[in-house]
Amino acid sequence: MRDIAIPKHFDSGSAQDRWYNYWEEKGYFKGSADSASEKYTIVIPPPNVTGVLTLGHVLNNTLQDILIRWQKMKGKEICWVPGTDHAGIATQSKVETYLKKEKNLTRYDLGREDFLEHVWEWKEKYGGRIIEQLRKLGVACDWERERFTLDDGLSDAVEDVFIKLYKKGLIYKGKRIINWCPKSRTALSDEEVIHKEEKGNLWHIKYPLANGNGELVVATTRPETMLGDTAVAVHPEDERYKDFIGKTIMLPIVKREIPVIADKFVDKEFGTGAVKVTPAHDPNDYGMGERHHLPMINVMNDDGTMNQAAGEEFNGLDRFKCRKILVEKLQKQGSLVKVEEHLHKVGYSERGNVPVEPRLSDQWFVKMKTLAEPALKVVADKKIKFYPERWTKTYNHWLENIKDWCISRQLWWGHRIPAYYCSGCGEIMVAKTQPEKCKKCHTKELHRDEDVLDTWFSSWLWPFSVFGWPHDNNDLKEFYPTNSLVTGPDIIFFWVARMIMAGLEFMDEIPFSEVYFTSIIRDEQGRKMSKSLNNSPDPLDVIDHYGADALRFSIIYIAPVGQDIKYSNEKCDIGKHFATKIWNAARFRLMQAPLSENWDSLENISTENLRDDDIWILSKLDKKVTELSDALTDFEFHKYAHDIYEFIWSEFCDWYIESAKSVFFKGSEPEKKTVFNVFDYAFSRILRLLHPIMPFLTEELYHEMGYVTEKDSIMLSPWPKVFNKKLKAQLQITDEKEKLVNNKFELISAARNIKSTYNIPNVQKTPFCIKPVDKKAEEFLCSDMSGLKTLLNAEMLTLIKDDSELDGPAPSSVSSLGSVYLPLRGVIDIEEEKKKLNKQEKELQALLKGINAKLSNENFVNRAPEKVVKREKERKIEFEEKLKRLNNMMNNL
RNA sequence: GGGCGAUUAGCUCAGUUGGCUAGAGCGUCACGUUUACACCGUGAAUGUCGCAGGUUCGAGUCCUGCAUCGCCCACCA
Repeated sequence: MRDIAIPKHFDSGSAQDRWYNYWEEKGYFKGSADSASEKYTIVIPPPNVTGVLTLGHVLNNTLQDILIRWQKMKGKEICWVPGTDHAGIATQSKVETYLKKEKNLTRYDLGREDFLEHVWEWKEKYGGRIIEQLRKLGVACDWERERFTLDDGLSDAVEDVFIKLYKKGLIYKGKRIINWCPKSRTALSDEEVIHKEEKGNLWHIKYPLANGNGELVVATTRPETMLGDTAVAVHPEDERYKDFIGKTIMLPIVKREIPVIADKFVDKEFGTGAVKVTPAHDPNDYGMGERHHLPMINVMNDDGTMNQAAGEEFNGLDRFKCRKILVEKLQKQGSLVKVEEHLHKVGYSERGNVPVEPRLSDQWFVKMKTLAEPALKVVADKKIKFYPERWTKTYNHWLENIKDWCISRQLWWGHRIPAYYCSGCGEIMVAKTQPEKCKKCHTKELHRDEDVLDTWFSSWLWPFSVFGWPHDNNDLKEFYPTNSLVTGPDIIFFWVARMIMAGLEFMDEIPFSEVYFTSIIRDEQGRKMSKSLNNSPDPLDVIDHYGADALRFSIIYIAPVGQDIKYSNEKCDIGKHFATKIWNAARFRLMQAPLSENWDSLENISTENLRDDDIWILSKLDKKVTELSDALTDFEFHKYAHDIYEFIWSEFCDWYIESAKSVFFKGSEPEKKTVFNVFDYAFSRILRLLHPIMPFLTEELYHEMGYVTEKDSIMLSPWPKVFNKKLKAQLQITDEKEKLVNNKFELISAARNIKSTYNIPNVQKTPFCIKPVDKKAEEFLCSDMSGLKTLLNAEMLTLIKDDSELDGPAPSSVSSLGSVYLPLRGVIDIEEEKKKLNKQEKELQALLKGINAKLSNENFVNRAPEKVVKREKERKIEFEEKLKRLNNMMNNL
């Protein structure tokens, strides 16, 4: 054995920084448009610039990195564009909170310019954090291409798109009911509203007729909005209220006369069947307001307090405080009929976490219908494929029922809307730069729209804006459309669908052809990771403790297919132990001898020294190359991780290395040379197959082993290919050979089982006898007695033809290739032996019973595929034969 | 109210177009520091595949219904 100084464990900490810097310095992450190779492009889902790395990012970016590294090894010119998102509301509120806390200032105290300066400062200070953290994970992003959604180039794209859509009539400004967040004081899109089920009340309020002859009772969940009521609606066919239609109501408290209208929207069954109508504060009421030309009275300020229109008494009160006082007042004056408990859904602002207020307001919108149609078509036509496919249903449903997109936000942090208003005549002008004068009345007094655009209005352009669009260039030509998008299903509407629409509208081409939707990471109890629960581990701590490779591997290994992941740090042991296992396999190999000269080829291998076990591992490897490539092609990352784990641990380490030991320790030089060659070849391929998921470990070992050539990184080595027919024939790889070796291993397990039954330590060498089942088995076993002896840890191994050659009864077991005996005098425990053989007999009998039932069933024999029937017949013969041997053994006891 | 998903060994999950003797990791039990690895090895135990029907020669896999859990969407005040 060679005396070499390799530690027993992989030092992930030192390897990570070392290799990451190495790759970056060498420029291996860079994607060049000039390359002649086929391009493979991914754009990162840009994390919020203020964010910190979470396990969600770890999963998402590991998946992208697997794809990128795999494609690079397959010879593609890769380009993975990283970047961050300015995240309008999130960032602005973060900085506002900070300013309030540290300096007791609001954004209004500072004014727009000063405030934005503070946000930029904040961004410079903390914005790079998540990017730095991503590097620790080992991701192969082309950092020179890093983009930020508020960069000049991207802002340029945003303005361009706004102007284009405006000119096309797809962007318009209008007064609509929108979702208003009273905390952030901005409009929101429908998607930014989260509906939560809550226990509320249904207040029944008496509304008297103005003429004093009767009253209607209305039911409402938001009594404070009655201050803005401009009608009461009933169903036109509601017999109870027929006579009320057309009359007027005297609105309580407010003392305003409002009409009773008939509208089919009203559900006769719900509440009292009479609905108060507040067009300025409810989307449905707004609809009725339009249909019946009702006045629309906005009774609230932008911060959720009541305004003057609500009446002097309520002016300035918070909406919920107002509700309370108003209800008390109604009760006092006898207008409150009853209060019912009522379970209903309340819309909350995603960021502000307060109930949103439907509010009539002047906003900018994008007409979505025409954009949606082509987006539906490309997915229906499978030009874009979703994985898992079921998400197409969600996607279709949203696009088929799409509503106009409210894109203006009353914030300061974001892309300012490129619209200018004439102070004289109010004319709207949409342009990149401020026009000289009003195009209508020619006054020179113009002012720019104060609002900014929804953050997603820049993100939806991401796949082409990052490459310099709207300016024509080579990057855009070469890298767009991109290939795969990896993202969470929670942003199908926000981002994925909109990117598809934008790609088709502005580039006339799909933005990507495959979308992989990741799982959501939860804690062990299945709860969402959240700050308040403090159940969200910091990935950097995990990397410190287990290593980036271990984290990457484990998270993919435990991720169920299309389901949520239940994560706990301890699960990273899987990856860490796996890394150690591989590390020691390499260490063991280097302890034997230096690397084979011709490790990279099998063409010149001496076939006469090639053992069946060598052929076996090459055959397994060959199949694994196909399996793993297929798994990655189909985005079956979980399968990829499990398959390679199984292959390396069970097949390569447990069987092949153990088998190779007989040659390593006792073989002749030519024999050793051949086995080293096979080992080195196979191990180099193993490292390559593993590289996408464990980049640091594989790079380290690639160098340790000496696999590097002029190509000085595993990143540059090719993804393994399957053997061609000629090589397969030369290496004598056949399914039959593979099966024979499998059966040999089965026999070895049976032998070990005997030892274990008698509590003989595995380390203790014992004699074994094998009675081969036939001539062929005998020849096969004879071909490598030394290897067999090693695997059995046998002190002596004899092939026998008949039980009489044994010195009395011996513990035994049957296997496909033959019967195994442990001929140790005095060891046998007849009762124990009977028990064991009995159990085996019962199992076989049960199996045979099933098989016989099938084979004696005419329907089965006639209707089942020939292949299946044939197999059953073979199994029948095999089991009957085994059973016979077993019975013999029992008789001989 | 619609839609989607889940239900398989103590736990976390695999099980392709129906052909299985239902698997893996962790955990459990027994034996063991063998000359890669105790972050290891060898062996073992453990399942009415949520429930009820149906189709089929054959169902964990397909169909119908039900139950429980989870998610998404929807204007019932």
